[in-house]
Amino acid sequence: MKNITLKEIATTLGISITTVSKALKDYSDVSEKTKKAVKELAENLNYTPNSFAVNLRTKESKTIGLIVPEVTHHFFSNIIKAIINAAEKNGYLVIILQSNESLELEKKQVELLINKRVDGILISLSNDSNNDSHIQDIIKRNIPLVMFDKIAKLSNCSKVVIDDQKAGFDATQHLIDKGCKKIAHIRGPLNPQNSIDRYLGYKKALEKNNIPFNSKLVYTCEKVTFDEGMLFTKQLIEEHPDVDGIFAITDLVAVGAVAYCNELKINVPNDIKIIGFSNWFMSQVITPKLSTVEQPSHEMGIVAFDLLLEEIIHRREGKLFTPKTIELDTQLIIRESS
Amino acid sequence: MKNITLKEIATTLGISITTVSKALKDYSDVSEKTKKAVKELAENLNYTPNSFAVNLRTKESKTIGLIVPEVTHHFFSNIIKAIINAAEKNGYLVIILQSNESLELEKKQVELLINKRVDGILISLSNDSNNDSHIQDIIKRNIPLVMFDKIAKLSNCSKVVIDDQKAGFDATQHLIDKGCKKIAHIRGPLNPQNSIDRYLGYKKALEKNNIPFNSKLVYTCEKVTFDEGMLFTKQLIEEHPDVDGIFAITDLVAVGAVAYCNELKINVPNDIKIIGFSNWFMSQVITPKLSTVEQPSHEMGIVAFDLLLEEIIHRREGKLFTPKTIELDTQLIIRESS
DNA sequence: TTGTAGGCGTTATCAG
DNA sequence: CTGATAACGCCTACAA
Repeated sequence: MKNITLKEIATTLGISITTVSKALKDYSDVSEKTKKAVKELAENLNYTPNSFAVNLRTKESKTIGLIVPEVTHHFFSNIIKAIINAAEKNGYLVIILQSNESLELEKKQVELLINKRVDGILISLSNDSNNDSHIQDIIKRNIPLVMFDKIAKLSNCSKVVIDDQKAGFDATQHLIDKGCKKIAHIRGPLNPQNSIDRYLGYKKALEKNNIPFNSKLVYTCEKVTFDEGMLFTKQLIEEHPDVDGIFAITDLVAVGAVAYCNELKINVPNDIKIIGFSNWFMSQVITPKLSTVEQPSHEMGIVAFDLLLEEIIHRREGKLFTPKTIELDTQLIIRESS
Repeated sequence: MKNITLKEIATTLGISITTVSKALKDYSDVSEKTKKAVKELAENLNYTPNSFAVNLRTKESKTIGLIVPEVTHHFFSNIIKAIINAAEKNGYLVIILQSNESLELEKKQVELLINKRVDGILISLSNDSNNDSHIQDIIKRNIPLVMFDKIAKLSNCSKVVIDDQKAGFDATQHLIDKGCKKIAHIRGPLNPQNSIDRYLGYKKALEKNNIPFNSKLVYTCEKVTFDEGMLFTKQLIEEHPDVDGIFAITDLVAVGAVAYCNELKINVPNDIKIIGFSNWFMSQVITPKLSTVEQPSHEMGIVAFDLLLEEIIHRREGKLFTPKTIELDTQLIIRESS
């Protein structure tokens, strides 16, 4: 099957390419008669404009890039889903790339997207991303950019986040309200802002309730995995048998903690109360069901895309655009583990 | 930051665009001296070719499209991950779209990808896809196409699958080996090939072991969800209290079955043995841990991409390409639920 | 109301 | 070894 071009329509109709082009776009200066003829033929021949040519002409590809640390994480796959849908509704397609939590890869992906000349970029940073020269690159080139969830505070671009500190505070406060006196925190890596903030929220809650902070009770994940959840819970129980509460950086880790307790017949929540973060699907199907913090992934995806679109449109119209930061609400979900 | 073009390099160096273009591509008929000068300047100016122009010229976008029913399902997000990585290694980017299990949406997505002129399409069909006019569309236009996992047997394109019938047989045989006498099957929708095949495998295993097949013991999911897993298990236990084994179309449904049994204090595996399909991550963190069938998602993604690439290359070189079907091995994973 | 001409940035052909 | 020229397919001032 051959690809139809404006030229072919023009020649078979015996008119000029220009007129065909205009007719298809309903320009007012084309007669109804020719419009009708052109549209009919285009329809019959199954004409679709060659997007390569359109891209070159308009300098737009109607494509955006999306970089996440890890496609398979429930939180991110939910966001991806929301973004793809929002984009499609607005006539955009989405190229997805993953950094695998590696700064080096992340830089490469950014470069790929820049070279691809996408109309905008959505990114959630890897845990490794302490250096943001690649982010500056995007900004310098005037490519619309929105960061979400895992952001760099100082970058001059739009951001969509939750209040991780407040959420961490709420989770810890909940454990305290339930009677916990000695609460451990399995935190995320040292670098990412959200792992810092959740940690700070944890600390603040202890402080506010006059519970002494003990840095020995804070365990730091490197990979933020199920296995680390199990491992640190083992360590923590061996080193501090009287711990009665655990706040984990994310559900995957919390589920590891629950699994370890189940294995050792340590009763959750009676002996130890556990709360996670993110409300992954699996947290409601394990026993006991995991208490957690709901992160609005769907909404985050939509808001991030909307912000990006706003910037794309502003830029296209030559207006200046001031980056915005939008903070979304989180919510405690109390189930059986606390 | 302005975008650098060949023209600018040419004028600042006082040579022709042609020479610059050739120099950058290491054509043998350019002197080392000019090559060096050109490359240095290009490097300094941060030149990257305008992909829109390259696309137009070469009629290739180095981009492929990927359509899955549901991004958030563990099996698919694993495949997506594998495909993105394989594609990137080979210089391709991936546009991802989801059909949400709707044929109508699937057709629209296919159209979007065709209009985008991607170099190839990877697709896993929605449960609704009984009609394949959109697939024929892809084939008619000579766009390289590979179907994976959820395929249409009759379509004339490459395919990557597992032997669902054998896997269904193995799962059922396992339950029989463990002593089950009355085994129910919670199957998938009537239309998709893999749900048909798993069902046939179930039937065959019963037959081979002289267990009478009873159509009343087969429950059919519409949405293939956790909730349906719970619901059908409830029904099935009420209607057939002596059922001692359940083979579920997928882990999500099996996890629902386990959850219902847990709720009713029905002991799994003592009272009822349950086996799922796909080996989702969650199946190893629930209690009891779920027995299941490992589907090689990572490998499937890689093989699917490789097949697509092979077809792209063949086509580009004008050779003819005969579609292939590759069947991947599955593996029983026996845990605590059976 | 219709058409001509030029250009988007690159690559390929062919002549010098 | 280098460069002029055309072409990819579309869009848009500007003429007619």
